[in-house]
Amino acid sequence: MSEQDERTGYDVHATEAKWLPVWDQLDPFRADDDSPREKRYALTMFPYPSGDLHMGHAEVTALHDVIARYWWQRGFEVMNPIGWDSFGLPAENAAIQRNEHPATYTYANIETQAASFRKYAVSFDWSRRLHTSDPEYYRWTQWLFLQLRRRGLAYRKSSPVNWCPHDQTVLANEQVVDGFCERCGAQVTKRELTQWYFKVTEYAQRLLDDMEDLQWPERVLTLQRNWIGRSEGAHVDFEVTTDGTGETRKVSVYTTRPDTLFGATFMVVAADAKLAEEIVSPEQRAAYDEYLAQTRMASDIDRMSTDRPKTGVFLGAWATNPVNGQKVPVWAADYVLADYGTGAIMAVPGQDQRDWDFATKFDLPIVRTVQPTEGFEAAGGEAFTGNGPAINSANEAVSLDGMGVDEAKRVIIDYLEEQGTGRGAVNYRLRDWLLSRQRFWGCPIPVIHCPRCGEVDVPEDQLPVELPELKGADLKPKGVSPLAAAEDWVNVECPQCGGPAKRDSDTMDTFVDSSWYFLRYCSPHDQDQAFDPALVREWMPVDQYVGGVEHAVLHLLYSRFFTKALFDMGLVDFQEPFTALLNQGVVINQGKKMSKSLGNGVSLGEQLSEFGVDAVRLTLVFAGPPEDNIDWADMSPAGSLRFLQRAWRLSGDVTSAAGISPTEGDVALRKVTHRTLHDAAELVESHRFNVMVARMMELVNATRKAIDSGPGADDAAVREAAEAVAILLSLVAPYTAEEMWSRLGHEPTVARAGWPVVDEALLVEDSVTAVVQVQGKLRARLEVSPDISETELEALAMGDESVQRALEGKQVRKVIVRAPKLVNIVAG
RNA sequence: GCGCCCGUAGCCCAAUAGGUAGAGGCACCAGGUUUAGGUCCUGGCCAGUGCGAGUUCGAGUCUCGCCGGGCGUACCA
Repeated sequence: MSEQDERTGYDVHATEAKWLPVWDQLDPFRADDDSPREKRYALTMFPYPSGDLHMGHAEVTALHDVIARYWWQRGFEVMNPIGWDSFGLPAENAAIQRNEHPATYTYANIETQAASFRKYAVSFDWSRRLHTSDPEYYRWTQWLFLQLRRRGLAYRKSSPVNWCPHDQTVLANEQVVDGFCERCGAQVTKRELTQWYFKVTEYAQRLLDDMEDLQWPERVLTLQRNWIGRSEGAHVDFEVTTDGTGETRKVSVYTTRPDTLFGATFMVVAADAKLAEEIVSPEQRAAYDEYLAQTRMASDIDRMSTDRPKTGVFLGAWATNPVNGQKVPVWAADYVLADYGTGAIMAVPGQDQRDWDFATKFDLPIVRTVQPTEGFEAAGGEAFTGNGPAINSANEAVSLDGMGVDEAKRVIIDYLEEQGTGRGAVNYRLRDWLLSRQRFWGCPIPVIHCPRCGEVDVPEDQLPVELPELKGADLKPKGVSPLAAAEDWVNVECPQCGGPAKRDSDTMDTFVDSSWYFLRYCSPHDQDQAFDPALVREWMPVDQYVGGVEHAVLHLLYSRFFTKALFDMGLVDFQEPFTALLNQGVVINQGKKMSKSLGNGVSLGEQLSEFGVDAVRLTLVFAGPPEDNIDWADMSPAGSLRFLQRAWRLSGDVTSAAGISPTEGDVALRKVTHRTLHDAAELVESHRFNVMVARMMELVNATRKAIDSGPGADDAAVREAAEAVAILLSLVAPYTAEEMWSRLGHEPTVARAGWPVVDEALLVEDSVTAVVQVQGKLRARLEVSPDISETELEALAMGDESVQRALEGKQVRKVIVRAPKLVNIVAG
């Protein structure tokens, strides 16, 4: 016992040691599939097993646990599962360093974190625990991959991909941040490789449309919308001829401004697109090759700087504008992207600033097709991107002149469709999900490559394809992936023809593992299927998902894609996995993100041993709105501990017997208790946990006062209040709550005691304060009945002495009455 | 550059449909309890809501423009 504890009598660490084994015995949070109660699914993003838990884990689970524990108290059957996202690179790198198997590091960390979660007293259902690196789990990841492949949603193609030279693996677009590897920070380069993809793009529109019904932060929805990047426009076909070859071919461009087609004075093809290579003239080839080499050398960083001058090279080819027959030059440039739209654009310098810059640099013609606003050019305006009447936009068959942008778009698309030279089109920024990884510690791709039969699925009865036992140096990438080098493993018989064949030696992106774990939780021990459809129907979709905003586009988009694909297969009966989402903020210190280099890290373990689990949890919940960042330097866990001690002392002061009827108790205190219970419920449901804690503190203060200078410790209302405090506290500070509950003469566990029934009669106020304003200035306060009528209140206000004084010599012009709270008199 | 969010006491934060700016806490000060410090109890100090306009009987809340901070995005045609 520390000194402080001796004085207060409350020993947090002894309390922790006392109740942990009791709870283990009671197992109060095991979700019963057969329960008749209404079911709720509370999910927190499962952790990656690197080291022990840190402040971030402490925050997200403390917040999430308020909701889960509240639901239990409200009588729901709650599923709040926990597992580990346990494949991934850090384990592999650690294994290479320590010359051991990645599983050693992974499962040791999992045990450490599990023990910490247990002590941290999160209301997890431990019976559903899963690890994505267990063969029992990844067997079904592989099975799902095969289902997607069967529906054409998983396919292999060759294309230039993001390659991380440090991690020696490809990356998804989503994992490249500003040209650097999201994981290790190395500069990402491009490589032409044949890789597996999931066809996310096929779901682009549905992923967009179904966001309507999600109770998600607007921020996340916006991020996903931008990521999907839908735009409307048209494909326009140009005939392209190449000098010196006599060859002619059709080239389509995508544009969102088909109305400006008459102003297309040149065409630009992405320098690294195959098309550029194909149409360049013999004469220009050398110049093009040099430009391409130059482009490839420029890093993504250089390419992304905003005010970089335009570069490009003439391809020696000419395109015919389908609406005016004009022959315009075709250039290659790096400001056009090979993998967006068709990799080629029609350039309209009059209406697009990038094209304007390019045109002025290379002295290409500029034709305006939208009349700029008055004074635009005088003010130095270049490309005019605003709305205005079309000009210079007519041929013998069609004229856009005079039309606004929207009308002109419609008319020109109709015309192009009639002529067969173009069509309206929708385009997305979203690309397919590249899921192959050239690393070891991941889920093997269950496909066999046979020289005779091609890509052959591993038969379902041979799943899982387990990882071979490699460790240490075997895992180092040596040009080929570690699996490709494992000869015994990679060489197999073709399941179709029996001939010699090779396993696919890549593993899956770990985001595949986490795209369906929420389904597995519903039947985590099922040996015969990925998930039990009946149980999934019981529990899914997730009612409340809590996690970091860093997954706004990766994990959340992929999980939505998986769910929709499974819906289309008839395997689930809902299209969105997560009904509501809460993004907690980040725990920072002294205004900055915690980091080793800054030396401002705060150790969760140290905080827990200094202040105890409950005080740390309370501090995190009370700090502010859950989505705000918490600066630990501004927090006072010592203050939280003092509050817990105050609450705890109430339980020792109560002298009435357990079970006593509260109806005879002090009405004033009873009103505070019932009002607090009523409001606390609303506050938890609207995620204003910090305010809920403040209300709880008020109740503790009121109860203290009732004991010391009110009706006294034996009053029934005091017991009622103390018990309410224990139940409210059970959402945030489970140990203190349990100890209080016990001292109040009850059996564990308070976590399942149930939310007290709120007596509506006690929520009614006898009187309220009405304010009277004259000219908006406060002149009087009146104690009135809450159901006073407007006329009554007005009369009362007008009769008030200080109001009369304020009105002296003035004419009352208007009286605004909002019974029972306010009267505002306008006079003059 | 573009888009979104946020600016309330020394600090963290409250303020249901626009209606008394302050619920809760931290820090600080005073009194009581205490051998003393701390704890505990009681009380107190502290802003007119970043700045400027507008709408309104009434604006922290709505609108516009600045200033400051944060997040996202980056040649997507």
